[in-house]
Amino acid sequence: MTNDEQQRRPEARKPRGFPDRTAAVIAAERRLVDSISSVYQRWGFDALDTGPFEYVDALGKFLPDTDRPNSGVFALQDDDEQWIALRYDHTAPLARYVAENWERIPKPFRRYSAGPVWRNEKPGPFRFREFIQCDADSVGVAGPAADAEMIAVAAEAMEAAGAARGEYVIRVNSRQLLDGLMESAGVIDGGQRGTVLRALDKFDKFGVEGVTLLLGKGRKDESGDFTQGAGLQANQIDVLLEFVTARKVNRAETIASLANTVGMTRAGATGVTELGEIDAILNALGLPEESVAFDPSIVRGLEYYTGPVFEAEFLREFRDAEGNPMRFGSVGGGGRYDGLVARFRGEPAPATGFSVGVSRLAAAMAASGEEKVDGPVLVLVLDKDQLADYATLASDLRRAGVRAEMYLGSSGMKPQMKYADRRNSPAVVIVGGNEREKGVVTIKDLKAGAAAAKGMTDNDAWRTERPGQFECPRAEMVARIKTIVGQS
RNA sequence: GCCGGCUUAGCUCAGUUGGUUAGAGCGCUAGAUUGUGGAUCUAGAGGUCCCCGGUUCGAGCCCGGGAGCUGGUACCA
Repeated sequence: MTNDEQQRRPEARKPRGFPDRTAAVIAAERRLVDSISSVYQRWGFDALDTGPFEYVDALGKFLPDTDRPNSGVFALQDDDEQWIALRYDHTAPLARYVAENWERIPKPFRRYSAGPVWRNEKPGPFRFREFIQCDADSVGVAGPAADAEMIAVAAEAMEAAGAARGEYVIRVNSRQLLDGLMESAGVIDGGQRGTVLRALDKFDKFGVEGVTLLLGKGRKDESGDFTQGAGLQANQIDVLLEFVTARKVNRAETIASLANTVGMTRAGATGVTELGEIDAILNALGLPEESVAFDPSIVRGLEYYTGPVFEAEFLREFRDAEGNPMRFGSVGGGGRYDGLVARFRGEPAPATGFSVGVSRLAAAMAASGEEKVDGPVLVLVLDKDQLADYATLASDLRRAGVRAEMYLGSSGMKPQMKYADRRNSPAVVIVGGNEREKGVVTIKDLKAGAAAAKGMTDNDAWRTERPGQFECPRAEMVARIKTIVGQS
């Protein structure tokens, strides 16, 4: 190795926010995508895949900015010099598809989509730059019935993802209510409204105290950095805080309380009526208060929502290998976006949708050990001149549907056992001279063996007792292995 | 983007006022055991002290710049 070659040797590293995904994560992702997709399918949504790239102007406000073309999204210039970008969600591509195929598709148009989306943002724990979303939307239906249905679908999707009743909650709010709120608080300036909404959205994070600061002069964070506030008067802040904390024990009472706060404005009254109708349908669908709550502190992203908005949270506590609880934000969200298709077509096309962030959940499940992946049954190779026989044994297992592999390395028996241990194999098949003579195989149940050996401290006893190990006739091997791996 | 912290073995970290050959635990490899994954014991391998420059007789340690990681915050359509 010359100096020059050493200098050119690349460093083995990968860009942050794009984690390598292990077998356990992939298994969790597949299971979540499958089960959530089948909920969408059952509710009458059709699958649609629009591919990863869109023209940048179709995605939204990201016009080609020659200084920072990649802020927020991953964009590049096609060979015709036009800017294209990886989708950052499934909703914008859907709006483009609907507008492009308007004359050909049935209305209402209902489709679901599952696949990766990309965001060029600062990654963090459970925040990736590539992640999988499972999305369902219906286009062409105005009115709270469609929103209530979306909320019900969201609840069912959460249950399909493994959340029992009480382990998740869908929190619902309305942009109409928030519009009414801005009016009654006297927040008129567009820029200031944005600042106020963002501050309100932080209620769950910073509480009354922090939000008060953000609405007023501003707030200093733990590192000493200062966030400029909205600069509101105390009486304005009071109105806003009263609204945000207006959540009551159930939906009906929350509505009543909100009616008091913002019901006198036109937008507010519309929002109150809307939530009332949604509540009626949720009750008819049998969705209890513990699954769907009305929560005035839910805001969601600012840009395209126009009506009811909602957010799904998994309440179960996941702990990492050290036993520390892992915090991650919402795992899904959605709402009404009546303007998104109209952006392309000029005529109104109301729409509402919901999306689950699968990657975040899958990562938590894998990190908590909840999602485990077994290795294959390993057929040990003790006599090199019997490879054909070992290959047959492994093949017999596979033909019976058991994941199995013949050891292909060059090491002795002990390393083969270690290999099986590392692969998390449920069992190994051992055939040496003794077994061959007697026409039997030795099977070692590695999990039972490990359990049986837990109290053993003496290596001789461990070696002579061989916990979890037994002989059986070759003809019974497949059946015995199937019992061990839990297939019968 | 802004603010803070951190960077020494695969991992977690120690390293004295700036002084010879940079350490520990865990992990890894091998042996004790030629047919057995754990535990125990023994041995071994493993280092660009993040990078570049400066100060100094001498830098893992001091100074300047950069990069990366990480936490907070902002943004998140």
